[in-house]
Amino acid sequence: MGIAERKEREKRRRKNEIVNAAERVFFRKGFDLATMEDIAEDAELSKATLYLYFHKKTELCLAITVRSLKILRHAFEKVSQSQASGIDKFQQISDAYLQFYRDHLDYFNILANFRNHSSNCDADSGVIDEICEQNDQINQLITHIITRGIEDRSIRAGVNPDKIAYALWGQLSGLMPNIMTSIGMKDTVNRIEQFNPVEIFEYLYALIKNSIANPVRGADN
Amino acid sequence: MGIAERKEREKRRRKNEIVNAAERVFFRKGFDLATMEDIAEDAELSKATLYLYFHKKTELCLAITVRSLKILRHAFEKVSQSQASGIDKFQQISDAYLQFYRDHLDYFNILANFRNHSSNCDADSGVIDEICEQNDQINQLITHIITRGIEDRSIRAGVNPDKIAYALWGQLSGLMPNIMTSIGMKDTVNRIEQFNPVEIFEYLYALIKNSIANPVRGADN
Amino acid sequence: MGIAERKEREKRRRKNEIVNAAERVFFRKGFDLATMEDIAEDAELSKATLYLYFHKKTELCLAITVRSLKILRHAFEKVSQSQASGIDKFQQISDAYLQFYRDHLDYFNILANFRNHSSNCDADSGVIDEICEQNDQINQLITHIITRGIEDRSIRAGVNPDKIAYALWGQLSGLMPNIMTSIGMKDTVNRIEQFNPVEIFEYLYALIKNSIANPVRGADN
Amino acid sequence: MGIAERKEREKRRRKNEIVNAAERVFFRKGFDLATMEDIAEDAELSKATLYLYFHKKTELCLAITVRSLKILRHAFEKVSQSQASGIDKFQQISDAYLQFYRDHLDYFNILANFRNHSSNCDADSGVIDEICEQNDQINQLITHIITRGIEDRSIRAGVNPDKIAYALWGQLSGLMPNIMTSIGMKDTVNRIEQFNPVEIFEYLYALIKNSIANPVRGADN
DNA sequence: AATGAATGAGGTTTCATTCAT
DNA sequence: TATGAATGAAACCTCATTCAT
Repeated sequence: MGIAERKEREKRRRKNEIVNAAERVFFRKGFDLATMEDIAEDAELSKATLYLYFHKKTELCLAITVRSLKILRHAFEKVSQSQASGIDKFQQISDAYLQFYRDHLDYFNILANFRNHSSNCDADSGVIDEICEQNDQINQLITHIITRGIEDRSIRAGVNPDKIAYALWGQLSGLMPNIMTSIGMKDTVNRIEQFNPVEIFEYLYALIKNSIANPVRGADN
Repeated sequence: MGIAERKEREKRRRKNEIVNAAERVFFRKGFDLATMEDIAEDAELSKATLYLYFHKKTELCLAITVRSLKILRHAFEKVSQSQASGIDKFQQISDAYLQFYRDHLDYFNILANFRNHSSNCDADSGVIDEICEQNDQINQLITHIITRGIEDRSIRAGVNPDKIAYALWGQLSGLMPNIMTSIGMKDTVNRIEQFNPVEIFEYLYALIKNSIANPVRGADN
Repeated sequence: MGIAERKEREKRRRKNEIVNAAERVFFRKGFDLATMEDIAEDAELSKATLYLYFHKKTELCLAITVRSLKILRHAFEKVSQSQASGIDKFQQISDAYLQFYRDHLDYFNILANFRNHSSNCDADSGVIDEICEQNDQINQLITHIITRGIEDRSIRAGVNPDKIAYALWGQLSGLMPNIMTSIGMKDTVNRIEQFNPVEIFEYLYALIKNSIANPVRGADN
Repeated sequence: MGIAERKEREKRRRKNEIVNAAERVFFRKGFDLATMEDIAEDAELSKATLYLYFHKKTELCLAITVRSLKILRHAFEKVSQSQASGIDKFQQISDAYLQFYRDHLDYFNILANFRNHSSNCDADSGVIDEICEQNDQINQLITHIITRGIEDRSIRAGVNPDKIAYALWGQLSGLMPNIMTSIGMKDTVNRIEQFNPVEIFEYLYALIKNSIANPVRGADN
């Protein structure tokens, strides 16, 4: 069966190369302005060949979303494996997310626009499953961190780990882009000039942290 | 100059009717599947006439976004004018937003997808300005509520009203859609089934409220 | 009836102003690229008003053609009234035409493209009649000149004045533009660089003149 | 490389088929009234496919102009290769042109309207080059005929072949249409009814021929 | 008479996607 | 597997022309 394996391996590599090309093009021109033609050219393949590997333009976008989620998940995993207390890990999650925003703005944006593409995608297209998989794992990671935080008493006992995980993760992926959009709008009132998205984000996050931290251990504020 | 006024009024009405038609079509078929032809038919106008009032399909979408923001702003204004304490108004803002989500899901979704359309729109198209205007007013409303909350001592003195306003508003418009998306994904782990977006949203909101409430007055927690 | 007269006068003036505007625009942008909007703006009228005076864009073009023909006719009339011999007048006609080409290139071009517009014009639209009128008068002028030439023996007796008139006039208005077009094409063989339309035209004209001149009187050749 | 050749051949055939369709439609409805949709239907292709081969409606028109020129050139080539004397070939050129007018009125008209379409065409569209090529070859053919005529003494030595070629060719393509137009006008003076374009054309041509023929050999008239 | 608004019509362009080979 | 060609579908855009006031 060595041949079948090689075939499989090559197929995966080709698929990967196509996503690489799509990434370069999307990051350069944006999803809407990028054409399959552009991607085909960058991949040095014909347009039709792309369709052998991805049935829709949207799927290509989601393939990048998967990469995006993987990067984040790896970062969160590192946090999860550290020796810090639960509440500190909570803080580190926030930091990791901001780091992701700073280091991988393109991936960050792809993630922010995920909603628009997921709908237009064949339900049976593996990619969606992969995204769910990553999403779920991230949720579990956060849930786990909160649970451990309760166990090590750095987080209040009453906190619901599942809810927090969802809320946090939804927030991570939804809040920042929106703050950015909002701030991006030219404000008539210039008093806001002094803020940047990261600042706002950190501020809100501190509030939440404050609420879930165990006061016995003395959270900041 | 009564004639000019009447003309102006009729022009605005016509524009409004077109947005009505666009709304019906977008809400029925979704933005991508809706064609300008569809909208023209619904408005009982020719396609060319549409372009007389809106230069791009995107602009029509943004016109609906403006309506969406206005609905929200009106709801928030009502909250702002109530006699409640600042911290209660904070709660009411949250409630109003959820109400908006429940009563106007179509508008809610238009708002959630705003980012995708704003980019593809002529900068000088007026609509963008209107959106900024509404956005700014909402921010000011929230800022004002927080400021009053500090004055009436229902909110802690250290809270930064501007930051909170931004954070909250960014959260409102970004968090919910994301939670929904996240929850919408078929979870491999079915333990999460029990949640719905509203629940998660309220949970997170309570945490933030808890952090900004003045403990002297006795916040929950 | 003074009022009706004034009305009539004003109508004619307005019509004239519109043709002035059309002329400016056509001469600046060319017929196809010029829009009724452009002309209306230049005339400081509304598009709809233009249509009160001219039922078609084409009619505007033909109105300018009439002017063009009038200019030419005046030039030819001057020739006709001179004291020269018939064969010299023949030469002067040629010269006058070339002068028209040099002094009024815009009118010249309008004339050259006349064919394209005449077809698309309501048959009952006065303008066509005016054009025929001018065209006929020019033909008569030339016929008259040839006839006089035969009488004064400067032109051979066998020449058919009517045919010559037609041929000449058809040539005047058709040949030059075509020579220009032909010469305008980038020739692979550069031996032709040395010619210009006028030169070619004069050459051909001399040949014809030579053929109709009375050899008794001693034509060149 | 047989495959590439076949592809190339098929591409040319397809292009040709499209021009065939365009021809049928243009000749049936006229250029302005013909729509790209019409042509696509006639060619049993989609509109988009048309644009794959021809970037503008105008280009299609020019492609037919090329055919028109080729037909004329072939006729002129036959004349050029005959054993007749130069001056007789000159006559035959005239005859061939009139034959073209009678046999291919549609092509004749396309040629007459060439100027209107050439302007609105991308400079890099190849078609223009083809037209120039044909035009140039026709000029060379006529030049060659005149030159031979001088050599065989049937044409006067002083005649300038290049000038004559340009003049003649310009005349051929410009004069006839104009005579037709002029005659087409309903004349107030009915004495002209008796002429037809061909007659006029032949008359003028005889005059020119008379001027260039070598008198030694005995020109007519 | 004058005009702002409307519109029918079609050219132009661009793509995602499919098909035949 | 790979691809060149084809295509359906619309957005986009522009105009001459007409209509209602």
